[in-house]
Amino acid sequence: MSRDSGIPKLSSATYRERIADVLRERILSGAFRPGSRIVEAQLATQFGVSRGPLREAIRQLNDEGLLVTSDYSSTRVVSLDARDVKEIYSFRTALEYFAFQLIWDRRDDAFRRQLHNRHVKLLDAIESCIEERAIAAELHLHSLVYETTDHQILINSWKGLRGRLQLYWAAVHLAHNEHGPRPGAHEEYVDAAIGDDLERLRRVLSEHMQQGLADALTLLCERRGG
Amino acid sequence: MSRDSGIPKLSSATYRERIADVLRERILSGAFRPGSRIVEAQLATQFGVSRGPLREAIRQLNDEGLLVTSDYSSTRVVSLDARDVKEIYSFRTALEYFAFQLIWDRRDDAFRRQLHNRHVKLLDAIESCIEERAIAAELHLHSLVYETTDHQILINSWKGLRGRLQLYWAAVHLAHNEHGPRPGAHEEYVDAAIGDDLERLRRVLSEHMQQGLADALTLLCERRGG
DNA sequence: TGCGATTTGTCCGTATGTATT
DNA sequence: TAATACATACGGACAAATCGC
Repeated sequence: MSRDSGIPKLSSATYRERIADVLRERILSGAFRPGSRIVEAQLATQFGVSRGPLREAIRQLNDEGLLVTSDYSSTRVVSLDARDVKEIYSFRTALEYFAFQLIWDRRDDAFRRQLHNRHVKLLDAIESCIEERAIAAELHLHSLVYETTDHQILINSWKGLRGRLQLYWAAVHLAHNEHGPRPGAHEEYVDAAIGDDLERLRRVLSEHMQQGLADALTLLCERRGG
Repeated sequence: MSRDSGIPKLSSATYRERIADVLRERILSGAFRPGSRIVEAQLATQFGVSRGPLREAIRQLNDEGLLVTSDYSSTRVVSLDARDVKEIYSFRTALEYFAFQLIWDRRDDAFRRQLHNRHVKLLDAIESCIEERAIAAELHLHSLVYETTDHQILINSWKGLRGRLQLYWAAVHLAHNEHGPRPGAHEEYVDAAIGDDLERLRRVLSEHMQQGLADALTLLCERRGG
C-alpha cells in the first residue's frame, strides 16, 4: 500500500538497475531472509513499478546467486548449505592468491597504507560489537587486493562471492547474534600481504580461509541444531 | 516474415530459456558476428515471440558476457579486445590450476581414460581441418578437469570463460580461416595432467596458456592490421 | 544547435500455463 | 479432482534517450 519503498527516482540509470540495487541491499542486509519468498506482483506494487523491470531485476539477482527461482512456481532468497559455503571459501582462497600474484611486484606505499587503514577500521568495527559493521569491514579489507589488480573478470567474480558471503554471515548473525571476525585473525594476513614471501602468503591465506570456513560451518551446525 | 527461426516449441522450459539458448548458439557459431547489432523488436517477430521474454534472454546473455547493451540505444554482440583476451587467459590459468589441485589425489583410471579419449578426438578434429570442430574439441579436452571437480562455482565460472573463448576463436576464424590449435600443443598438457608432479603441471599450464594467448593476440593484431 | 527517426525502457490489461493446496 | 495463486507470455501503447542529419 505504502508505495514508498526505495527506488530513488532522482538517481540515474534505469528502473531495472535501481530495483536490482534495492533488492540486493535488502537481501544482504537481512531484511529479506534466506528461504523467504519473493512475489513479483507484490514487490512491483510496493516499489511502484510495473512487473517488467522487476522481473528483469529478479533475473539478474538469480545470476548473482542471491535468488533462486523455480519455473512457474516461486522465487526465494537463496539459502546456503555447508557444501555451498565450502565451495565459496575454497574458491575464494584460489582467487585471492591469484590476485596477490598479479599485484605482487606492483605493491606500493599507497597499497600498504590502504591495507593498514582498512585493518584499523576492521579492528574498530570489531570493538564496536556491531556485527554488520565488522563483517562489512572484513570484506572491505579483503577487497583491496582485488581492486588493486584492475582485472575486471577477477573483480566481478569476487563481487559475486562477496555477496553470498555477506548474505551468509548476515543470516548467521540473525540466527544468534554473536561471533564476528576474531580480533587477531587478520594480523598475520596483513603482515604477509605487505611482506616479501609470496609462498608464506599462500600458506597464511590458506590457513586464514580454513579458519573462516571452520567458524562458518560451526555456526551452521549450531543453527541447524538449535 | 519467415517466423521460423528456431525456438523449438515442443521442448521443455520457458521461452526465455529457449530463446537464450538459440541466441547463444548463434553468437558462438558466428552467425551473429562480434560488433553486429541485435534489435529487440526484429528478433521478436523473427522468433515469433513477444518482446518480454526476448528482453529477458538478452539480459541473461549480457550477464554471460556475450552481449553488451547501452541504455536506450543498442545492444551488440561483444567484441573482445586484447585486454579482454589477456584477462581471460590469465584467469583461466588460475582456475585450471585450482581445478587440478582439487582433483589431484582423486584422479582415477576413468579420468585418465577420458583425458586420453578427448585428446585423440582433438587430434582427429585438428586433422580434419574443420576449425570449429578443433576449437570445440580443445575446449572439451580442457573441460574434463572442471567437470571432475564437481565444484559448482568453479564450473559456472569456467562456462562463462569458455563461452567468451569460443566466441573469440570463432571471430578469428571468420576473419581468416587458418590457425586452429597446434597439433602437438596438448601432448605435454595431457602428460602432466596424468603425471605425479603438481608443480610441473603448474608450469606446463602456465606455458600452455601463454602460448595460447600469444597465438590469440597475434591473430588479433593481424585482424586489426589487414 | 536543433529536429526527427530509431530503439530501448516502461506501463497496463489480459490471457494462459504450471505448481500447489 | 478442482480451485487457487502465481509465474509466464502477449500486444499495444507511450516515454525517454540516443544517434544521424
